[in-house]
Amino acid sequence: MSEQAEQHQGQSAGRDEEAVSRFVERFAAELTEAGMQRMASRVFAALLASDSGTLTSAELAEQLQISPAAVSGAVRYLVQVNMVRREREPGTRRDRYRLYNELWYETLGNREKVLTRWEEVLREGAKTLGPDTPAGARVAETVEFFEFMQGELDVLLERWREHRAQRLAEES
Amino acid sequence: MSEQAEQHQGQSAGRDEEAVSRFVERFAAELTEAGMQRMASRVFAALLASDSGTLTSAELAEQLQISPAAVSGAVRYLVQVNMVRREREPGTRRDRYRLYNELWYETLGNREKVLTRWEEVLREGAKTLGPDTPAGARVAETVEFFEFMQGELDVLLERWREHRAQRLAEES
DNA sequence: CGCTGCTTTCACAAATTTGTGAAGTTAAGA
DNA sequence: TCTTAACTTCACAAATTTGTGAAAGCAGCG
Repeated sequence: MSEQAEQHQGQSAGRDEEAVSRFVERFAAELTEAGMQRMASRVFAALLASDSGTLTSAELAEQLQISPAAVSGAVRYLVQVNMVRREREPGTRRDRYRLYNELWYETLGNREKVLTRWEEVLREGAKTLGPDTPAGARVAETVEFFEFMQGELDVLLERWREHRAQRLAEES
Repeated sequence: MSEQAEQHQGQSAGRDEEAVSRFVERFAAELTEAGMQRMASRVFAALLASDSGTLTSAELAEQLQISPAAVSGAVRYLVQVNMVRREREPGTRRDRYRLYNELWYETLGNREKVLTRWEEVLREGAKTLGPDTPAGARVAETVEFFEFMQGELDVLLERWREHRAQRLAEES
């Protein structure tokens, strides 16, 4: 791929696209192993490795060697789970897909919704098993653990932001 | 199923096995959605809902309506990821499978190994992208986030144990 | 208003994953 | 050592998931 084409995609000139691609695929594989759909993982990893944090459908299809249909499916999923958002490129009929949050990892905290659902199921289960049974007690304790975690995770994120702000201040 | 049979499985007499089964399946479905193999999820959920925290292969096969082969596969996985351990029942040729830790949710912290692998991949990626590029900076920051989290999660677990101990003390 | 090009949807084929039956292996007990 | 119960492995069939090409849908622009 020519440097001009790279510029076109908003990447640094002359970066080693082959090495970048290896990284994209390696990280995507990790995401996939963690339970994310394969194409969604690859699309997300590609966005993460792009300078602008944004790519068009065509660029994704070309870079990942997949059909527009596959891009569409992956993006639908990523938008739904709030990892990517869709932007219309003004003056064209082309969409751009962007990392939902530059601080994308904060999204991992959005697991909240998952945790909440788990809590509901477990709370109901504890009731079914009965608080006076070993199994019921075990499940009830699990619920408390999740409640505790839910609260603490927010605190933790706040601490991270401080930590990060401090680091940025030191740098300058 | 007769109460005698239930006793045989170490469950409370007279618990509503049908409702328990619904709970097992519901929670298993959550685990599956979160990326765990289906049979592994079901086996784990069944153990979680058992009073003794331990079941034999035959009991699992019967309760979940699956073949011994399926139990074997599920257990192999669960043992590997340290959620279940295998025990030989002395004086018989029957294995028992037990929740690895009564405080099973602590295992969620064992995600450490996963986080560490992610960190490696991302660190390498940051190098490839170059620290002076937006993409490289983004990935490098992700690495720092994981490093931070790794450390804080231990602290958090410790706080939970305190929290829990205190609650137990209040109860008595 | 209709053409044009980008995106999505749909039906299907390919690939992968899952669970089973049956054979194989291991170890307890006679 | 032999028998046999229990678990594991293996090869395969079934089910599910995945990605594609082709057609349909939409939105910009003339």
